[in-house]
Amino acid sequence: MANWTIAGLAQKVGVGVETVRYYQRRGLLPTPERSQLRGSGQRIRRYGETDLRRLRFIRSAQSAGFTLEQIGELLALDATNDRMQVRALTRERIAALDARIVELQKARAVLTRLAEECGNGQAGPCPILISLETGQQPGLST
Amino acid sequence: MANWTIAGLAQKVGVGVETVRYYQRRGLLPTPERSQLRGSGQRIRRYGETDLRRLRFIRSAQSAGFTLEQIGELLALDATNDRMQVRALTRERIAALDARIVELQKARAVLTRLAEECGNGQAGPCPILISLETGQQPGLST
DNA sequence: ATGCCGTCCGTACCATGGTACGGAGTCAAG
DNA sequence: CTTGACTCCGTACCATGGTACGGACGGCAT
Repeated sequence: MANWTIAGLAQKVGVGVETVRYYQRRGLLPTPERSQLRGSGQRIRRYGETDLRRLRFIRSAQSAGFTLEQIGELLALDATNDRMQVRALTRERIAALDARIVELQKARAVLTRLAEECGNGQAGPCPILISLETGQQPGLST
Repeated sequence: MANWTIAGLAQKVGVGVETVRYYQRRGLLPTPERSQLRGSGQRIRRYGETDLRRLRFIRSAQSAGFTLEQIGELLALDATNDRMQVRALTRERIAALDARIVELQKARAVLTRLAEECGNGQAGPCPILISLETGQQPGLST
């Protein structure tokens, strides 16, 4: 239990070894001490439950649309008592998610219409340009 | 009507001039001929309604999560009678949108819970790591 | 003791979607 | 006929989130 190599850790979360190392470089994951069992020096890092949790957290927060930089802030805040700040960041992100969800739903409706119009009538090209002309702006975050 | 400079066109759609030029380079927008009125040579390009529609289409499709490369395909298909292909791409994208929407909704629920847990009890840090531990993978598209 | 696989590390490279910059030409107003 | 704003063009640079590469070393199996 709780004593993986970097590859084991990465595999548990479904990312690549290089990705874990990248997060370490970004300061999102600690680089554990090389366990130097004296007598027969072992020079490989070992990872435990807290590393796993942290890594999972990063992926989870990414799926919520936080950037790695914001995730770094959250992790810093986790050691802190600044509930205000945490709630502020969270509310901000929820608002952004709501906006993005609405946008994706609109986009979905547009595509559905296109698929229908493309299905009716068998002659000529689908009215792609016409169907998708909605004047939307692309999402700026997530 | 329908006789803008590049800046006018860009402004109509809310993008920068450089962005329009970037799309031209990518082959998503045509680079109109420099209108060379003979007698007094004018060497500036002019844009019309079809350029505007095309540009709006690009932004719209981006908001639906198509990459610029895929948008290029769609535009190529627009000149074509290949309704099958159009419907295939569209259905694919709708499925991806559905997946992404679900993912964002999950993320939203998680964040909402975090905000609540962070609101209750005034001592100590918010349980950020714990609250967001859901094992999600980040979205791979859109 | 010899491979071979995995770790560790720095550095380089990648895709995506732009943004910035510098120089030259053009156009309309003053 | 000069000034200032804008166009055109190529090339360079940027942020984000990785991925790849090569060399040195560790550890285990044969």
